[in-house]
Amino acid sequence: MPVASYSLAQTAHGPWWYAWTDDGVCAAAQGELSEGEFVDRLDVLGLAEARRSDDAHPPESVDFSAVRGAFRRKVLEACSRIPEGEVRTYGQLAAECGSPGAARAVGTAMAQNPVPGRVPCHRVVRGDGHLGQYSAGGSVRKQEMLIREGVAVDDGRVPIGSAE
DNA sequence: ATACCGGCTAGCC
DNA sequence: GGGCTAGCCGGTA
Repeated sequence: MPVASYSLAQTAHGPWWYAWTDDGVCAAAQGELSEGEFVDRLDVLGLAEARRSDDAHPPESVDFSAVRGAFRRKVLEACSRIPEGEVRTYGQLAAECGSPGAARAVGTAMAQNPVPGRVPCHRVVRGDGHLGQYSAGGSVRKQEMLIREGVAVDDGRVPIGSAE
């Protein structure tokens, strides 16, 4: 495991912690966390040698190598292609990855997302339009992020194709 | 192999 | 709409 750098970067959703290596961004967390808390997380990921970098920008690429399971990596990659201002359902993502019906498995893949924010798992919602869970800050934060991106969230719900 | 788990869904009140 | 239940699937112990 190479030495990682990390910084508190300004994003469209406010300050977020990012950690990266030459292989790409490998960890992220909301900026409300203290530096110590984020570094502790890096420790858990085996990035104990991470050092603070104040000027460097995190790379564009994302490192999914720590994600267990080919299906989960595939799902996260598909998720990263969801445009800002749009949403997909867990089921749609499952179908796109060749496993229609694996909506629940997609949910667990989202929960394994090493770089929330960068891989926009907040844009994945339930089939009935309810927002669903968000492990990187809860459904409340999920809603805030979607609204900030211009998604119409009404009464904790988002418009989905058929329904409305 | 086998049992259990989780950011889900579909069907039925 | 809400609440509940039983299926569902990939992954892990």
